Amino acid sequence: MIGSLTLDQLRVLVAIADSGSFSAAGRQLRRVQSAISQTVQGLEETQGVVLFDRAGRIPRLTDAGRILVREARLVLEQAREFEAVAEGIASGLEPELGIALDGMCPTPPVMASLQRLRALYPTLAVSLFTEGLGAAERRLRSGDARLAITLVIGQPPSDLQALELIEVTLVPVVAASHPLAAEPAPVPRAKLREHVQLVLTDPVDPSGPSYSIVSPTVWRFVDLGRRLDFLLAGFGWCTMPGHLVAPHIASGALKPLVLDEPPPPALPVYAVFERGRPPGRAGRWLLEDLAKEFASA
Amino acid sequence: MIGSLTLDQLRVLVAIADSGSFSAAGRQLRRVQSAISQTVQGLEETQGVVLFDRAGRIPRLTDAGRILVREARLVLEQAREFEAVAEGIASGLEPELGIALDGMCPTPPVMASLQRLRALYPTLAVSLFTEGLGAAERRLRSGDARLAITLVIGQPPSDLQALELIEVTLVPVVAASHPLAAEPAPVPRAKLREHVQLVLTDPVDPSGPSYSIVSPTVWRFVDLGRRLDFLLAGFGWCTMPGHLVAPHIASGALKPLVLDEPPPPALPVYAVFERGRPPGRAGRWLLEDLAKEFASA
DNA sequence: TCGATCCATCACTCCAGACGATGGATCGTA
DNA sequence: TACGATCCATCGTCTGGAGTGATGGATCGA
Repeated sequence: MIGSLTLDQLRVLVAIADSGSFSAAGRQLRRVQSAISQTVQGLEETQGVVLFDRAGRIPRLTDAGRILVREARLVLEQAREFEAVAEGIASGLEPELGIALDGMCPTPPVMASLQRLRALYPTLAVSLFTEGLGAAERRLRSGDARLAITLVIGQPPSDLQALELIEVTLVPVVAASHPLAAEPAPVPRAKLREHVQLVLTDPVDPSGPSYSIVSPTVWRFVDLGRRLDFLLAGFGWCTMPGHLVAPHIASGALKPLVLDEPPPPALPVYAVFERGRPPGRAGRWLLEDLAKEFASA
Repeated sequence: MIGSLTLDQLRVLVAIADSGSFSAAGRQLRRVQSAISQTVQGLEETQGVVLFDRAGRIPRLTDAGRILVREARLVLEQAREFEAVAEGIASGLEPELGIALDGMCPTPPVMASLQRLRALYPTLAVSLFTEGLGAAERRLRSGDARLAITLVIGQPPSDLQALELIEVTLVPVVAASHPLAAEPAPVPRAKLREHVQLVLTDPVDPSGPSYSIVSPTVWRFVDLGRRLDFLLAGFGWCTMPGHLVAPHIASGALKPLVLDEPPPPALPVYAVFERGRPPGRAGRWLLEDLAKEFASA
């Protein structure tokens, strides 16, 4: 009764529905008609449902049969999905591709590439991790992700292979309502130090390195988006990736600060993977496509 | 290779994943361990994928195995759905319930009842037909619907069983921008006749009966919503179910017309089914619940 | 009326799959 | 270190379920 259902029974059922008769289904499935007949009887018996009306020469689906053919198609579709995933893996595709994406990276080109990845490998299971500072590299080392797309400060560690995708310029900004916004053009470093600086910090290792801290009073944030909220509310100043604040600068909500010193160097965005655990076929394809996508962006 | 997949293989696979070992899965499925072993080997062979890492004493799922267990659960869930639907039908539930809903009926109570129907009979396939004048009865007679909820003008035909749910009051209305809206309070019938009346008509039988036509110039509509658009735009006047125009009257977009004659009689909304083809268990439940719902509304 | 085609039934065959025994490997424990 | 308890793989055996092929009844079209 329960659990006695067979995929073969369902294949026979939809074959009959598609071909129009038991005999035709037999020909389609390369079985004799009596085998089809028996399978249907077995299905009807175990499920306790009459599927066909045998009054005429050709059996017609009953109402119940029509509904259950619909259900059967769903089951078979899901089964085909299973086989498709298995075939993908058998053909050398990685079973799943974990990607760690740093919040500071520009997302539109990544999304464009991922969309193409999805079209090319529809059965691939993708996990996307987008978290705060330091998380991308951690996901890589923990094995959650096979590929990371992240800002790298300084030299990438030697056990990681890094492919530069693009450079992100960092812009010091404040809210238009903040006192610094009213300061005349080249703002000296001493002026900056009078105000709170909003810095990002690694949630797991808060004592870890923090970069380009200027002000003596800092507020630390784990989440880029939350920091942006506080920035917009005028709590302090900070440096932000240009592409993230451009719309707010355009709308007048934020003001870029012109300093009396050379601007901070642009930071490279890398696609990174562990040397000992390179990505599989889909991951390698994504790497190439990301490089192309960012080059043309 | 293709199509050789078996539900039993999937059941074994998830049993191992759930119970933690081949032997435990064997106990769970009441089979000897070697049978489990063989089934797994068969699955791995036909799909060309290594599911378990046999290095240690108890096999660990590989990455591919973990993904495919996930897929297998989906297939089994769909298969259970098939069996649930079959069991519902076997226990006397109708395979599907077609409901024809007239556009003039108040929908909130119907939706409330349908929501409870869905909770009570989650596997029941429901088809909802909502169309224009005359369509509900036609769907009933064609067999598409087993149950109709519709306004009935005059006596219901004797081959249909009708259960009154509620009465709908009809209100003559015009757009506030329409000349009739400026007319002093009791509008005489003669005044009405000077303006276009927007009437509903049966799309299949346009020469069929039309009711309470007053004006010599009428515009005919098949669709209630479209007629409302033209009404709001000030193309003419018509009578509408009170519950449909109440918000527009409240907002001032429409104005009710006070006539110098008795208001048109309220029209009963019936739940209707064919005497020779009464609804099944779910349909009867819905009938009762609709009666209760409308009584309390 | 006849042939073609459809389905149900039945006897027969056959093989996939379950069983049970065996052996090697691993882990925990004494 | 040795022993018992599990775990899995492998193999020979056997059985039940599923496919085959023949037969017969029913229906449809020519």
